[in-house]
Amino acid sequence: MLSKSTEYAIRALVFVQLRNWEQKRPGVGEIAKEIEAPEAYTAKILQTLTKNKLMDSMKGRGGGFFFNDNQSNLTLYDVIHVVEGDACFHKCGFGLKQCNNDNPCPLHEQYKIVRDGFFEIVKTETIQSLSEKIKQGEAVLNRLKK
Amino acid sequence: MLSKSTEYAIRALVFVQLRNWEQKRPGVGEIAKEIEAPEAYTAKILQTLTKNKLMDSMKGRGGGFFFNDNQSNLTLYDVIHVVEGDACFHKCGFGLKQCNNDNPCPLHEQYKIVRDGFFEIVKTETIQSLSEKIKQGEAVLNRLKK
DNA sequence: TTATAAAAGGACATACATGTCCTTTTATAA
DNA sequence: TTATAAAAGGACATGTATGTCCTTTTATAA
Ligand code: FES
Ligand code: FES
Repeated sequence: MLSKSTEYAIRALVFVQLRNWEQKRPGVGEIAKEIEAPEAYTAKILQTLTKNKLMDSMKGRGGGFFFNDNQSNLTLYDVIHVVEGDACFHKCGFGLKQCNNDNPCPLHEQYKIVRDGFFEIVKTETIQSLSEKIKQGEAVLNRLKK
Repeated sequence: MLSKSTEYAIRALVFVQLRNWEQKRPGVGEIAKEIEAPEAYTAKILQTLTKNKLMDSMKGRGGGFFFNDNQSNLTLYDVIHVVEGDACFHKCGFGLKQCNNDNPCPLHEQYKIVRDGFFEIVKTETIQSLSEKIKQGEAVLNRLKK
């Protein structure tokens, strides 16, 4: 399961992408409201994302968050990697110090399938692919009443 | 990903089963060493397990932990449920308040497959099935040098 | 040029998971 | 019956994730 911070990060990035497609650059307040996260905490997470170049920001009047062209294919894996690390894609599901094909724990064969399946998802899906589904009305960003 | 406490719990139960098959009832010290966990913390987890009837224990000289016949098909799900709850089998992978088939988040279709796959594993595999693999030498309980 | 609006950054606060220590209870062996 | 060994239980300690608040920096509009 992803950490709360990672979930906030992914939803924030998706919202920024949606607004960018409307030629807008949302600020912390607007983003926090839309992703249903505390504003100050959201600010911290956004800082992590810009510091790691997953998106850009402008300070000052009229500033906000946005993607430039280099960032237009950002996998969920990239986000997870920056926010919580990638331990969950390597860890032994049974809690052994390392996962090892040649000296497996009793869950290894089954667990590996699930773990690799999740890895495949986050390496395939991008902020842009998720945003596209929302734009098309095939999925939702939040559970706010409209 | 399972919590550390849940991992300890599962490994502890497996070790107790293995020792029970040898007509032994291990104590906290022996269990903690075998599962590579802190002894006092292991004691707490074992208390949770016995309080919830996942296994039995005897106090006093010659005491220790063991299964009685009612407990001989203990799914991993039962253990997870008692130790960390079952939120992870219901949660939205994108962080929405509830997962909902009819109003899905953009990860829903793919995530559900992985989440349900893991659920299937933990509902199918039992402490006894894992122990059996270790007994047969097909898998290991720990990474201690022998 | 100055006031303002916005992100960045640092310090602090809270909650929960993990881990430790000491006392109490209880079953058995001597 | 008493001493001992073992689990149970309560209180406390530490670490990490989550969350808050206030100050600093910086870009723009007036
Ligand atoms: S060794 Fe446990 S999952 Fe690979
Ligand atoms: S709504 Fe997000 S996983 Fe089902």
